Amino acid sequence: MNAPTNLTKNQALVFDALTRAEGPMSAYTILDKLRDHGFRAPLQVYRALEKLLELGLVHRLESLNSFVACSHTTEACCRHHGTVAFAICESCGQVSEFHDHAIDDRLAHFARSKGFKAEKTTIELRGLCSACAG
Amino acid sequence: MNAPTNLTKNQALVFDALTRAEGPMSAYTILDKLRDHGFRAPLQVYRALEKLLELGLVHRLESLNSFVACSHTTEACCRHHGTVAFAICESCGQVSEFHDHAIDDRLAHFARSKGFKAEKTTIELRGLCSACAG
DNA sequence: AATGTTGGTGTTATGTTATTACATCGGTTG
DNA sequence: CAACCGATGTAATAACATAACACCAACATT
Ligand SMILES: [Zn+2]
Ligand SMILES: [Zn+2]
Ligand SMILES: [Zn+2]
Ligand SMILES: [Zn+2]
Repeated sequence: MNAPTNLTKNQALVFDALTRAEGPMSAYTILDKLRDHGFRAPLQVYRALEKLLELGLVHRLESLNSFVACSHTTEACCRHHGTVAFAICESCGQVSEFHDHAIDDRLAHFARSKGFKAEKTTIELRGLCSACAG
Repeated sequence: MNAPTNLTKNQALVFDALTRAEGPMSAYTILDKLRDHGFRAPLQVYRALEKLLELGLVHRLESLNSFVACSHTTEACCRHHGTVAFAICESCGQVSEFHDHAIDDRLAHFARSKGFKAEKTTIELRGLCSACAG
């Protein structure tokens, strides 16, 4: 996902920090990285993250209480951003983002069968990446 | 999942509290419920939860920082407890636990294709249950 | 019996993550 | 101008989780 031009200064700073980082970062880690740029309080980070999450530029990893820049590109198989899954390496911290239509279908099927209206779906695999598993 | 007999007192108290509750509870909510039974500190709850999670009697909901008693029964379609998914109602707090072999297969397929060794999988749907969606 | 080991417990303190409350500032609109 | 809206700055606090240390009971080894 490309960085849009209509971000505010704080939003752009947080987005840049996440984009530069090789892995996920907690809000407080982001705060520390941005102290030199004038950040003083957690709320500055959380407010920027809230907007970036809305825009789909950033994802929250629930199982880590951390955030990653979206790795989607316009060349991806589809622009649909409804359900994204993450594979998180416990050893090196690397995160790979993917999506799978078959999983989407199964979850939609479950929701329909139960009358459940899903607003947000979290799918996270914790384990070892190929490099770390050996 | 039936309550085994080999739980310690604290583990049994936490398990009972979760079983009685109609929805998920945070560790601190559990602590408050068990003050009358002698609980004084968060660690008493977290240590019991750690064991109950190991035993598969309790699940952690990552997107809520909360815990629920497992709703599996021996009559369920399978005893396999590898991957469980949750549908969580934002309105009434009700949680329904389910599993889906097709999803398991797709995730296993992804993992194999990437050489990723998954240790734990989190699948959580946030939304509105049929009763609350109207 | 004495010893060592293991696993659970109790307590205090601390670390980490997230939000509430309130004041301010700048641009837009009527 | 005045009203409004979105973003910002700051301090304080709430909510979630773990570290460190001491104690004890159960059990195995000697
Ligand atoms: Zn993405
Ligand atoms: Zn790795
Ligand atoms: Zn279960
Ligand atoms: Zn509901």
